[in-house]
Amino acid sequence: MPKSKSYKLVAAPADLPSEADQAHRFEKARSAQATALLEDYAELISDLIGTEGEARPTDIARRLGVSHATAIKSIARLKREGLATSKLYRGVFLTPAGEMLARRVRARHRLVVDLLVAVGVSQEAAEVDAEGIEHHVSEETLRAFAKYLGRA
Amino acid sequence: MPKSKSYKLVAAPADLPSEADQAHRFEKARSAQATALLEDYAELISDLIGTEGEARPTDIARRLGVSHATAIKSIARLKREGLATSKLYRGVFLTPAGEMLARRVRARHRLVVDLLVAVGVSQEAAEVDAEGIEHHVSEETLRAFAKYLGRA
DNA sequence: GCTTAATTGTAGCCGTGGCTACAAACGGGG
DNA sequence: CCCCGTTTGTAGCCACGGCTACAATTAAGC
Repeated sequence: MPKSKSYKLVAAPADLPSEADQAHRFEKARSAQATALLEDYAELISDLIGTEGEARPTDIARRLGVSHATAIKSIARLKREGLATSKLYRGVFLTPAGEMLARRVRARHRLVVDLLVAVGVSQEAAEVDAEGIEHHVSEETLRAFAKYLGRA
Repeated sequence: MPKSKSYKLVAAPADLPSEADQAHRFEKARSAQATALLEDYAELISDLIGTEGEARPTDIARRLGVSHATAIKSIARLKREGLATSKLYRGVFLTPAGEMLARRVRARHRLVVDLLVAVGVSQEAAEVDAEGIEHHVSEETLRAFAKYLGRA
């Protein structure tokens, strides 16, 4: 079946992007989603240590809105990935890699919130939406946000 | 013009949002993610029918970058949710509900891309990032985007 | 009309991230 | 010092969304 497929740089309602391009976009979104959970945990653990002095599984679970069992399983994944450490019945700590990730995520989160506010979104809605959006913002987009906000 | 709000670049915030607020944000993000796949399928099926005249499982799979088996399983979920219909060895079609969803998603997608471009992101990066971002943009944020773009 | 390639569908596996239920360890109060 | 509530951890369930392998059906070529 011959397809007269013309690829255009500018999105046009009547035509779709090439199969390869479109597949690539979806793959990017899926891989971003795969790391989203790790990013959320890293940032939260870092925040808790910073404000409470320690990050305990039950606090993590309450803040994420999940059961403590779920939190503990996810923390196990963080440990597998080399982002966190913990000993039995002690709190959770971040490895240097985990701490770096947390800083990156926190900075990105703030940029996203601030950009949303800058274009007219309320602070509250910005905080809520940013929680989902931030994981899908590429480096290039992040730079554009910073530049737009005058923090280039 | 940049806000004179001062940032400790990467430090943990002085205080965190309340446990309830924070949990609520994460729950929102999780529920948005749960519908993301349905939204992507609905939009793609609608696009394929519009441009090719039909939506076949293998085309859907290729465009999403997944195996045809995965696509078929997801289409089954769409059918369970009342968004699509299909008969054995025939193409896939959207129910009225599915078509409405597709329209909403398509409009939202465009708005997100256009806003990203408006704040300085390249068209290419905007298209890629929007694929992940769009599912987390609330109605309020959407309205803010439209207003910002002068399409209020 | 038959054979064959492509498409469609089914079965079954895996990891993730939810959950509940139960067990083990810790830590305070009596 | 011991008991009990809280915290932490484990076990096992489920749905989802990937995958491969195989079966069934359709459609195309000769």
